[in-house]
Amino acid sequence: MPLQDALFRPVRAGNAFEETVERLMQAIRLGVVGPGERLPAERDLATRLGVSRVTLREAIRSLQDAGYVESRRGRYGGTFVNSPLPVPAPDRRVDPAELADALTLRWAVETGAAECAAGRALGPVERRNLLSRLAECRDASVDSYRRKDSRLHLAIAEATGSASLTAAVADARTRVNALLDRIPLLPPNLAHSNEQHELIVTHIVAGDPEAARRAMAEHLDGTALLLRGFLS
Amino acid sequence: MPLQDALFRPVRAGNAFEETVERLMQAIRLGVVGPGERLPAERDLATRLGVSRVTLREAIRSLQDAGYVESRRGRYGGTFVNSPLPVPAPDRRVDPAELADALTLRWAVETGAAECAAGRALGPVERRNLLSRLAECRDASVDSYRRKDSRLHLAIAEATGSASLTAAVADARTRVNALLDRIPLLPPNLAHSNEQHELIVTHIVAGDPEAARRAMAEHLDGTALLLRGFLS
DNA sequence: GTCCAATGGCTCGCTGACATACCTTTGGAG
DNA sequence: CTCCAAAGGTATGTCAGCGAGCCATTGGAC
Repeated sequence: MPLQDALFRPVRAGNAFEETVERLMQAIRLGVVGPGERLPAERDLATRLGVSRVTLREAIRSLQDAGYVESRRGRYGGTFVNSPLPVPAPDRRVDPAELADALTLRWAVETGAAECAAGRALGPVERRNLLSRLAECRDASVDSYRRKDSRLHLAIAEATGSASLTAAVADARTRVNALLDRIPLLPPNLAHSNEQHELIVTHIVAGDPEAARRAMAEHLDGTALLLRGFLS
Repeated sequence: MPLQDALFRPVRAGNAFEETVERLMQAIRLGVVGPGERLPAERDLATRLGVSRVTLREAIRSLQDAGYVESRRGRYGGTFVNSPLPVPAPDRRVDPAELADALTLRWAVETGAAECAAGRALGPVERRNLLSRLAECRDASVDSYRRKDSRLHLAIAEATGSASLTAAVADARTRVNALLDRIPLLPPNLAHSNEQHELIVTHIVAGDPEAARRAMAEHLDGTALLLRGFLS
């Protein structure tokens, strides 16, 4: 019974160390903490992640070894994201079931988020956030595009006002990004993406839920098609 | 920055014991393992949940103490869900932010799931599953309604073919159900719910994504309104 | 020049959780 | 009637992860 598989799935995705590494990598790969920026202080971050400082430090240590961050001591020190970031060696093997699962999840949560965001009365902060993320995305280089793209999509999720939904979008994107890293990023796709972004944000700030949803669906279908084409 | 709050959320929702109890309760409260039915054997379940048998047994023990299950030894023994189930004492206090957050998440994932399910070519098994859940829901007593309702919604999520999305729907429903337990279940609402269920399933099996989504959105807005009315 | 607050770096004892092995009960197969 | 497979029940040694405290480094405030 597949329903029981979904409910009786593992309670832990790994040990505390591994999950902590995943979280930090997620923040870096999604561009939530960009190159040159500082992570929260260890004591603070450990509390937020619900993990001991020892465990957090082991995780940070492994990110240092992998070249993602550097730590400096002293007041105004901290752990900083490196620039440029190392490019991860992509594994070639893709499980088609994982691909379908990740794309379906992303499709559901992101179209839902877009429609939901468009249906709310946005505050000036949220509106500005959306527009500046959109602009950053338009101006992004090929190197930084995936991060800026993720930031825009996360800003849309944030505009729903639901932290859980934002987290769900972040997780879905992390999974899809891991797959996207295995296919080339072509300038024409990038331009097309930007047009669609523009459309989505326009509909959201205009408060047209149906249109926002449709635009987001089309956008996601585009990259889904690319992924399936390259990986199947 | 609320985005960082979403990403740097706790890596663990509690200790292994607590999370295991939550999972088992989820399966029981959502009716995935109904009254009189048997849970998977301890060794099997412990493996699936990624938890040691000792920890699982502590969790089961606490469910026994709370009156939710009973264990029998010997071949063809096992842990069985009690009938009738004890009714949990509801805490009165509801955090309005939690309410909004849970409802938004559920809205996004469930409308997405409905549309997605309608857009797929359903196999005969999935179709039959949907229809029989629908029938069970229609015939359900007031006592068992919430469970049958959850089963139907989970069947819709299952029909997307995505285990992750199914899990997301289960989690969202668990949170919302915990809130619904604090308000009365009135027969007129119940009848209305059943009409909407009929509509949703019809659109899904007919393969009309837009209509399925709209019907689901309306259905969810209905219970959301009820909740907000009673709890705010 | 001195001090100090904030940061990363380190150590140690304690506890929760785990893996493993074995025991006990039960009901059907033969 | 006997046996045995499958299930729950129990015991033990090991280790990851935690909390708490202290040390080392740094750069600004005074």
